[in-house]
Amino acid sequence: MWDVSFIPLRPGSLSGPVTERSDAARNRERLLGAARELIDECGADGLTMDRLAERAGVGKGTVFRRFGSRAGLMMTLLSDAEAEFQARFMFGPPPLGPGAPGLERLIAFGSARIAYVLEYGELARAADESAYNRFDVPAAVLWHRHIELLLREEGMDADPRLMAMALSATLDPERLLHAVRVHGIEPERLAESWRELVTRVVRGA
Amino acid sequence: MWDVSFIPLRPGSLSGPVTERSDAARNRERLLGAARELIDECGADGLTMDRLAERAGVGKGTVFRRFGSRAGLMMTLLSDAEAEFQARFMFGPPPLGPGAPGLERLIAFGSARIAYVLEYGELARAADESAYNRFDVPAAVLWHRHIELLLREEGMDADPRLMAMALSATLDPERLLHAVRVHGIEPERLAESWRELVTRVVRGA
DNA sequence: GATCTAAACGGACTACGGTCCGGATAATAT
DNA sequence: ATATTATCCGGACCGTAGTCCGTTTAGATC
Repeated sequence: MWDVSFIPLRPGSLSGPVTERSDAARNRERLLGAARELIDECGADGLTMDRLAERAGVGKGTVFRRFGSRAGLMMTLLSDAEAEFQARFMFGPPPLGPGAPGLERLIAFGSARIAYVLEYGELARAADESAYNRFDVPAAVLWHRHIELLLREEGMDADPRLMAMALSATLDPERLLHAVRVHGIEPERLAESWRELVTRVVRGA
Repeated sequence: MWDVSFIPLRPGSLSGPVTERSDAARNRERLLGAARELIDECGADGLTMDRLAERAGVGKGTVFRRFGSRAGLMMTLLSDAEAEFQARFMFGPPPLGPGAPGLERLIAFGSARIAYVLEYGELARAADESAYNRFDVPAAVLWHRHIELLLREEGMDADPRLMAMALSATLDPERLLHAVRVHGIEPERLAESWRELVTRVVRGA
């Protein structure tokens, strides 16, 4: 269902039948194209499922069969950027990727995440609007685990899982966007504050 | 509009005309009663504005004129508990209220807030479902300022406002409820983790 | 008590996300 | 080519939050 995961799923890799009917594939491409157009024109919040269906020239049912929900559509639209981000912090060069000390990687992770949210913020927020299990989406679980891993690496003695949860909360797209857009806080100050936060949390260990 | 604030507003104290028409007052009471009934019967998520209007025997427009939105209704329903909570951490006995060191008050604040969320969780979540300005509601601003104040009192040298924002994020009702209800984490562990977190943040100053 | 007016009322209406199912069609077997 | 079938398609339909505006009424004035 969710096209955002550790490594992006191509149709047929895991879910469902190995082949996709040609009309289905054609409609998926049409829908993704139309969605990008609409977001360019009206912003992510201006994209409604009805307008998307109309623009793509398909029925509304088709939209939902393809993406499951509005949030699912947004996740699909994010999946490329998301996969790239994941690759950077898991396999890329230090300090974000492996090779640097845990604390430095944590600091870099926060900065990168803040930049990511500021770039894809509207989409990320729309993708999070799912009622429940917003925190159990594969990508969110992966960030959480990553933070937890780095905390353990730094010898965190308090419950690393809950500490990672607390730190994750700080990077919530909705909060970050709100701080920047409503309160006019500069992104660099957010990154700086994150640095202070994780440094204290780790040092206190 | 919002009935949740520092000290609860009684009709006529600030907003609008000093007196409320008798039919308006009668309908407000009817609506609040019906809302509590419905929540008892169906849970907060089972309360819809249509059913509420029907149960209270008023038109739907009346519901929205009175409370502005579903979230506004939920806030009104929470306002008593909220006012009591506010009174406790601002004027009550230590360690939650004034008289204890900042760090102890911070720790107590987290515990109290966690208990509060677990008790009124559904309502709190429903009250937060407002699209925007969820973080600028008077009650949220007050918690934020309170945390910021305590951080300053402890000599926080990094930006106290942003640190308070980060700590607030940790206490978000949706996250706390999710941790408890979905992942089965015991509330005591949440409080313990909060204690670790704020201790490190303050000590690192 | 009659009059007046600002406030409140009610419910039809819109926009939206999401569901459902009878009909169409692409792939496959014959 | 034809038949079969699993999959897909479309758009009518539903429940919900929120808006609008013509009508009613409480309460003040005379």
